[in-house]
Amino acid sequence: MVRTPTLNVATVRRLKAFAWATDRQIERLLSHMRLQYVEKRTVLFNEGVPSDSLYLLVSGVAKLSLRSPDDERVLVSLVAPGELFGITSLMPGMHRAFRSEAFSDCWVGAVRPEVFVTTLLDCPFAEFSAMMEGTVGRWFALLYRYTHFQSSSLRQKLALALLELAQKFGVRDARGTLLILKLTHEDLADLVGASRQKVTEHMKELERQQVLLRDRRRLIVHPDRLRETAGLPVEEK
Amino acid sequence: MVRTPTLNVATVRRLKAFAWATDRQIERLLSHMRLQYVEKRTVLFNEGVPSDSLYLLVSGVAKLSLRSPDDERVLVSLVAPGELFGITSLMPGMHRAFRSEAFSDCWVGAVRPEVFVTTLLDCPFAEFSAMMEGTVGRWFALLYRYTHFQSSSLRQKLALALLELAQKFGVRDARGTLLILKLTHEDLADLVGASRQKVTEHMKELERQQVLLRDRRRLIVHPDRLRETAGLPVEEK
DNA sequence: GCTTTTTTGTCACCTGGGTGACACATAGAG
DNA sequence: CTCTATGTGTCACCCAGGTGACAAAAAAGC
Repeated sequence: MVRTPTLNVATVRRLKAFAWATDRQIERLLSHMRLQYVEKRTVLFNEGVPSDSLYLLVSGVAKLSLRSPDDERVLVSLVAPGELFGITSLMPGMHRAFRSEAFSDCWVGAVRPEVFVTTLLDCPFAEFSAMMEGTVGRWFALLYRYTHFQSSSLRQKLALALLELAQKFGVRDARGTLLILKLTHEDLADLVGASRQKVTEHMKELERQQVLLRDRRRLIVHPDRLRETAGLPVEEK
Repeated sequence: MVRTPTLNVATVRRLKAFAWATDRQIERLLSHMRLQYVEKRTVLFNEGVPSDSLYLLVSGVAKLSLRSPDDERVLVSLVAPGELFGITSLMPGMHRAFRSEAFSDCWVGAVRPEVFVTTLLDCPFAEFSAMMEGTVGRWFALLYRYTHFQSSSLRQKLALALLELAQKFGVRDARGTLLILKLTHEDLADLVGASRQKVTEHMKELERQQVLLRDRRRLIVHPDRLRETAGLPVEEK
């Protein structure tokens, strides 16, 4: 049988979690925390599902991963005891970016993000959450792109990078989404970490396949087709 | 001559920045913002320097990059008008992770992070900042690793991944830093996005070079040498 | 202990993407 | 409108790392 660990202020301090918080705050937080045992290989949450809990790893090792286009698992990170994870729950309406599962048997504490924020920081959750989105939200998109790069071919990386650019710099146009910046193939190469020559080759290829077209030195892309060549689920509103 | 843009609530709204904030808050924030013109190719800040300002891109395109081991520039991201950047300044004592320079001529607004937080969120900067570090700080380390992966060889990626593991799971030991988890070569391969076979080869090689050693199925690494093989500056406290 | 399963080590072979080189196109600058 | 600099397109060649296959070694069951 597995012994349930005691979760009190001393334990939390030993884990070095919430080092900045006062004993009172931690006590309050703990009173709202549901402690659960997660057996090795069990999935705690899957990528894509709504994120409504924040987790504290109490013991064991947790694993964050994502599924690549060709259906392989990319191990994004291993979570150590004392770390918080599932932090997409701190941003409004965000879905899980990664799957989380127990890498070894774990004890995990779960709290509602609202409780977490209002207990440790004396400010309304909605405001904090909006702030997070406005500041670190973009970084998340970056992390998303880079983790997906891991297992992708150059063509897929290009598609991924162009998609991100389309979101940031795109304006709707009769022929697709027009990117309002002048990018050379060299810029793109730097962005995806490839050589200029190969980028040229793949861009030609993508033009041929009508995934994008060029008007002078401006790109017009077709997000759905990009998403397809990137190997992403074609959904997303 | 370049015309200075007017920066008022209407402009900010058009940029879709701080959408969640009230007009009053934005006004207050703007009164503390220094607007500056940055000419194409000019460096706004370099990686490694202390970060004491938060920036809002008003017009133009900014670029975030880092220098790879072999001294090439990796383009990490392009920043669009309306985006905040330089957000390491929101975490206590953090240094810039990337270099920022103007990709085209830009107008940039700078604020002190304390002003930013206390104006838009009614809570002390120190607390907010500690909270950020405790929650998103880890994600930053991830982003750091992944952006550095971009231009690295498998050996360097392995070193980088092992360094991160050493920080999270390492305990000091007579022979070096002992990782308190059992990792198979396959786990490592998933982590760096490589094949198991090549990981085995490189791990052998790293053992031979005394960068790490194995005691049963536990790894003992030598962080300084890892840092060296990863091509990182050997400094860091 | 013995057996089964999981990891590790090492091949030989293949391929995506890097490199250098060079012609052609395009765009600013005057 | 010409000149020069900067991008683009396309080679031929090379190499790091992927793949499959299989034996040896460690762990895990029993």
